[in-house]
Amino acid sequence: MDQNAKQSVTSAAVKGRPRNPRTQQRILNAAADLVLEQGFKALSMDAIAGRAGVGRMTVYRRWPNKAAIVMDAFFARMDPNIPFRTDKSYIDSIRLQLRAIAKAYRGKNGELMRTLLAEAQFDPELATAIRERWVMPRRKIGVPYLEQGIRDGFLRPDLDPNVMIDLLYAPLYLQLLMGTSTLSDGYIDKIFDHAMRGLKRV
Amino acid sequence: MDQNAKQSVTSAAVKGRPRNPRTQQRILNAAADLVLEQGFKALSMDAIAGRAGVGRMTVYRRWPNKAAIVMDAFFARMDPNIPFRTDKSYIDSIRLQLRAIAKAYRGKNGELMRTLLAEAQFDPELATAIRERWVMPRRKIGVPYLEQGIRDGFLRPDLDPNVMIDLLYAPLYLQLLMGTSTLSDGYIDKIFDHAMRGLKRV
DNA sequence: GGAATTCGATACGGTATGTACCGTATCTCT
DNA sequence: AGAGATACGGTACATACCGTATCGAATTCC
Repeated sequence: MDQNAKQSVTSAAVKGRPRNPRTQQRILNAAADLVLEQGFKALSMDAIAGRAGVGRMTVYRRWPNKAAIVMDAFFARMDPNIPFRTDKSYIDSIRLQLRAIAKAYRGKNGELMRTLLAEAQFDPELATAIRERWVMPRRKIGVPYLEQGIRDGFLRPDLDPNVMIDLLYAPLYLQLLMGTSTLSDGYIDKIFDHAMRGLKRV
Repeated sequence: MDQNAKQSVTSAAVKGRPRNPRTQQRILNAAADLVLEQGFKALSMDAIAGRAGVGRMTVYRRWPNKAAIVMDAFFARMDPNIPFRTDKSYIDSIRLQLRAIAKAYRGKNGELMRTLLAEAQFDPELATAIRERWVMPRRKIGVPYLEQGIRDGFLRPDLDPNVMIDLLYAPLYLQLLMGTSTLSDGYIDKIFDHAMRGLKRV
């Protein structure tokens, strides 16, 4: 967000009083804290401003609504790069990638993603933002990696990489949204093994 | 819901004026219509009552909030029984079951389920209701059916039925919540084939 | 010094919530 | 027939949050 970034890339040529550089982070921290303490329903622009020690207009000047704030707060916390490890076998590198995502979602980041996905069902712009800023960048890395695995003979040659990603990652999100369980490594391994070996008896 | 059902099972022994038997359905229809027309965010108890031609207190007397109404509206529309067909091969009966669910979710029922799942992230009671009234009853049918398939030699003997269900159905819900695609039969078949045959080259 | 912008603060109108009544209607029990 | 209980549509009320507007002060560029 932060659509008012009038700063030129080359130099700082803006007229008026500059924004306090710490305000951004103060607001994001306040929003994240409040969501995790009391849930998104109890979150209000008022409470965010109060917790951040900031006027309400200062918040509205930078974000259009609370969902956009939580979105940015998620990215401020979540490490966007969970790479495939190359020190293991190809197949195991996928398993470890799944485990890494699950581990990240097990804590507060999972709680934020849960909130964002839910709110996105009522907010098309947020849905688009999640797709463009989170889902698509991840696919852009995953698809070529799976295609490489196909070329190298680790995966079946007739598979669709995007469908593979759906199959492997969807249970993780389903557990996040509907699950009673805790996204344990054991669960992830089960999903992974079932998917890799296939369900049908050969 | 309808927690005030004071009616005895054997006979109608209640004192005061009985509830109008049509009001229930009028409210459910009004709520479903409004959600599908304008979305859950724009839905209000006031609007529901107005559309149903009913006082607002009449709504509050029967449901605690709008999510509970939409929940009941979903069940009033959705046929809870999508059985496994026995006129096909065992493996194909699973594929057809997946397709049937996808077909149901392709239209208005999917819209309602999407709304319910989203709101459930902010409402623990609704989350419990979805699990107990929708997810669990369905698992109770699916698990034994898959166990039978294992016994009959159609499925790998070392699989966990609950994990299989996650693997097969999670992509469907993920598409419902995050998807750009339309839950087409083609997509379902791809998920199904990938899961059945497995991803790893043998 | 003047214009522009940010800052914290406050006021405002609009909307939805949940509760409390009101007068009326309809049923059961005595 | 009468009393008690409950449902009905309607309205009023206090509360909360939203999004916008405006204020005076502060800070920066030209």
